Amino acid sequence: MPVPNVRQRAREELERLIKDTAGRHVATGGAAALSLRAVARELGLVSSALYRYYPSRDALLTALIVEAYDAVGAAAETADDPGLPAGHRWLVVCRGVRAWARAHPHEWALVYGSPVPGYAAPQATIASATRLPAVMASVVLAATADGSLRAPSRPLPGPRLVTEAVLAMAGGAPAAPYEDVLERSMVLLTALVGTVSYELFGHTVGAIVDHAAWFDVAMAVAAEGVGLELPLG
Amino acid sequence: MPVPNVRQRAREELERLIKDTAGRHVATGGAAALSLRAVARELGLVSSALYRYYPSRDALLTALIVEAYDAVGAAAETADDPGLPAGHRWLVVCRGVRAWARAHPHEWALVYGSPVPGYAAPQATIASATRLPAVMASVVLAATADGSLRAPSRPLPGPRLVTEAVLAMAGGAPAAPYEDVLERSMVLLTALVGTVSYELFGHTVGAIVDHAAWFDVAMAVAAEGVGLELPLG
DNA sequence: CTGGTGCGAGAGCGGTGCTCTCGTCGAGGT
DNA sequence: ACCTCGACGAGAGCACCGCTCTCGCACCAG
Repeated sequence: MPVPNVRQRAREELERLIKDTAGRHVATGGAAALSLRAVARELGLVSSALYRYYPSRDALLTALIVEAYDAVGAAAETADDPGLPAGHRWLVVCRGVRAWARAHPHEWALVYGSPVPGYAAPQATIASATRLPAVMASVVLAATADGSLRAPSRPLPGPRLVTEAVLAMAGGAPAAPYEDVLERSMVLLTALVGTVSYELFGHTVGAIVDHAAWFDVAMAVAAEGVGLELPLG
Repeated sequence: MPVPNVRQRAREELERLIKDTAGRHVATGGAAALSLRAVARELGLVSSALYRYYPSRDALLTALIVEAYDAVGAAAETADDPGLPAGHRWLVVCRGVRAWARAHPHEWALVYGSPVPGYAAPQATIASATRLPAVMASVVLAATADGSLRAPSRPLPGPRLVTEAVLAMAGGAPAAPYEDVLERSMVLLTALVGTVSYELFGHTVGAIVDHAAWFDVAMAVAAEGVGLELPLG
């Protein structure tokens, strides 16, 4: 039979419908504006019915968080163009992420803003959360492979600072002269999300006149420290 | 008379008491855990009485936000030591800010996390919010004054990207070879708050093993792009 | 055909922010 | 010294929230 379990299909359908409706509410008013009762009302349901599908408001929010992580990861992946030089690649990735964030500010806040009160990221989110770091690693590794990454003028002293998991994702410890490239390139990530958040959360109002141009500059300046040369102007 | 208006003094006293109590609640459970009723209960008042002092929950939250801005600014100022070389100065400032943030994570989220739903920073906050940027500017200007700031290898093309207000705070347009120092040094700021938030909001779990050491590295790498040399190791 | 179960409705609990009204009490002006 | 007026806290109440529990209905599997 082409319909092995009609019940389950209907369930998944409604589950997705609830998530989509909740997503639209969050996109409009932010996480604080997500109300199970309002979602239920819009769906012609009573609030208690939603608990058949999501055990709590936080569970629904978590589903939206995973979706947002995936969306920003996807934005980075589609913006990326492996044919470009590494510096150019990273700039277009950064621009892609910023564009997505500006189009979906509340979803951005969901993942990179203050975490919800007692929230601890469940295992399920890490796969989606690592898509953006994976793009970054891919760009940096390409730059080390073709030698376009400038070697650090001052190699970092001391032991490794990243976990085995990061080392594994990078395919083992980098060779000279790039031994510290993993530690350094984390800065690309923090500069990207930090700069986007800084702008999105309103900390640049009254200080920056051309946000798009300044964003490019910020990415270029940050990348300079890790040895990646971004195109300017 | 030393007591010109007893009424007003009592009012200010209670106003401060309310704010302090609310601050303790936020410090414990975050902004979402701030409940006017709970504050009133703890003070032996009924909830409606609080509205004599703060017109809304958001107003109370705004008062706490201003306080938090001031606290992080004060942390930066006390950590600063104008006698040190500029690179060293900025590192200790960064460490001071990070230490404050780790001691007051919810207050940090209040100012640098996702802004509250419809919140627009009132004028009253900007004086407090600019204390940290002012410290940064002081360090960078010192570095340009004594020439310890490395001149940019690739000067930024195009027009100014910062507002007149920033220009005024820096005491006018910087002279060669530091014409673009204001645009570049904004990266110090975004790297600082971005890195602290990245760690505080849990995005480094599973990726970084020694957060304190990595923070120093991140600050050094970011500063390298603006021409400031931070001590390592 | 029948039994079980997944489902939605409804009532309800304790909590929230906020408003309005109503005594009271004290400080300031006469 | 008195009186008035305004600030104040209490209390009730409104509309909303997340979440729980119970109860019928309907549908699917056996």
